[in-house]
Amino acid sequence: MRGHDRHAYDKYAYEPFAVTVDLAVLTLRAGALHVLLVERGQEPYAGRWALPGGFVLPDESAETAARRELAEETGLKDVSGLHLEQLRTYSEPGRDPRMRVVSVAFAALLPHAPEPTGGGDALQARWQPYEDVGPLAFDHDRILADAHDRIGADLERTCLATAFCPPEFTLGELQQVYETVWGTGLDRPNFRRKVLATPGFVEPVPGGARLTGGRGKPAALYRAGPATALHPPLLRPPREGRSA
Amino acid sequence: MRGHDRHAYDKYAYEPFAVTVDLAVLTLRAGALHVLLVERGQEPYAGRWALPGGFVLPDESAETAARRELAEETGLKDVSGLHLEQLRTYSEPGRDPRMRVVSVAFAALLPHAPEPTGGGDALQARWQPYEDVGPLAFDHDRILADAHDRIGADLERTCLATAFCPPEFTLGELQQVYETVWGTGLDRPNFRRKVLATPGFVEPVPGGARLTGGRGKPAALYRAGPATALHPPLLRPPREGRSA
DNA sequence: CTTTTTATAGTCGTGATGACTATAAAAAGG
DNA sequence: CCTTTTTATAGTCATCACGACTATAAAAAG
Repeated sequence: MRGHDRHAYDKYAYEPFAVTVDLAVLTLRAGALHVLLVERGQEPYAGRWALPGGFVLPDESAETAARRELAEETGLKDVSGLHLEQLRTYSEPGRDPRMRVVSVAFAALLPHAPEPTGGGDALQARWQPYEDVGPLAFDHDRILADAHDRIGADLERTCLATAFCPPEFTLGELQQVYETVWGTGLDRPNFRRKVLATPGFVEPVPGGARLTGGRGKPAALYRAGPATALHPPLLRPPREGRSA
Repeated sequence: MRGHDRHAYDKYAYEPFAVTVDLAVLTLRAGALHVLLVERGQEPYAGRWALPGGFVLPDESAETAARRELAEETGLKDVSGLHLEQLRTYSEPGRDPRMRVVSVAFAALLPHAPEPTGGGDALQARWQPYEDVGPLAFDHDRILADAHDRIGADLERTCLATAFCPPEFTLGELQQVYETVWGTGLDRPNFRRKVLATPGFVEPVPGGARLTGGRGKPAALYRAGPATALHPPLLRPPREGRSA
């Protein structure tokens, strides 16, 4: 042991850290995965795009701060039902050139994407296709990649996919969530069989089928069911590269 | 937006936070899961057991701090090869009664458990069976439960189990890892078939079988293979309760 | 030398899954 | 109005993974 108690926090005995949250806000627009980005107005990285985020206030937990930022950035009235997941914390000493900043990263999933409010001191805010995201400020490329990995893995084992869907959705829409996030195609009859065989994943809407929208046969509508986990998991097709 | 730039960190414009790491150090002793605990010597929670941990120093990342604490608490010379996994960050405003502390929690896995060095300002340090862990200081019960959940889930999809084993081990020892962490029994032939069918999970040691140790037929020795993920996963037997 | 204990090999049936075909019900386009 | 296109849904079939189980081998214990 060294000369300090492991849990005796002498205030300012050590250099204090700023604590922030960063949000990877994901949604589906026109069948493609999109990310909410803001353009920075100040140095460092002025003019570069970054993930939205901000300080954790003195009376907030990181989760509370993340939900507040999410509401501010998206302009949504009610974000209480949205899926918000803590990813991990980024604490490399050099990640912000000005001072020591520890950032707790979150992934948020939206069913439908309203245009971001933008404004404030950020120059602008917008949805950007995931594939087109260029180099971001700070270590936000890494955070975004980690978010994508996590969501993709969660789709296999949880009912998370419905968080990307509106309250009522077709199985085709649900399948598009999987295909878009994983970047693979799935066999439609097999996907259907698997989803319906998982108790509590989805449940049919009492009377309806959607007519006016699509071109083909109208699809039945479903709602998210009470289940949260998928047993057994819905595994994505194995990559061609060896698993080792 | 409110009256501050999301990423303009005016030093001390906001109340700074202390940042610590907490470690859930797990090992197997005599076929039971054990946790490394320290007894607190000071208020608050004086006399209560807690997870080891400590401050993140100004030039450290949380991972670096966690590895340093792990070396200090276990007395191990080389912790560079040990599995250390960031769990999540705990930031509830009231979790430390004295001041605002944000703690990044890690899970660490040890193959063999040396007696902890103890000493310092903690009254003592020791390995405690996971089942016997009483109420811990702060929110450490929650952290420990989260660590257990995470490790159990990781065993299904990764080659993590070998991190609990010495460099050379038998399939029986590997199976004990699964059974101990999951708290279930597994069929030995089936476990063997599954492990050996996963390419890169384990590979046989060139010439050997272990003789002197056990009572029955000597078992072949294996090493950890190059694989990190299990495809398909090694699922734990489903709980009797409904999956919904 | 028998019993006990553990490791390892193999069998069998069931269920999940991938690949595929077929049919139904709508819009689109002549 | 009829054909084509498009999407949803139903069903088939073979393979494979897995749980449950039996059998054999090789050591220690008595």
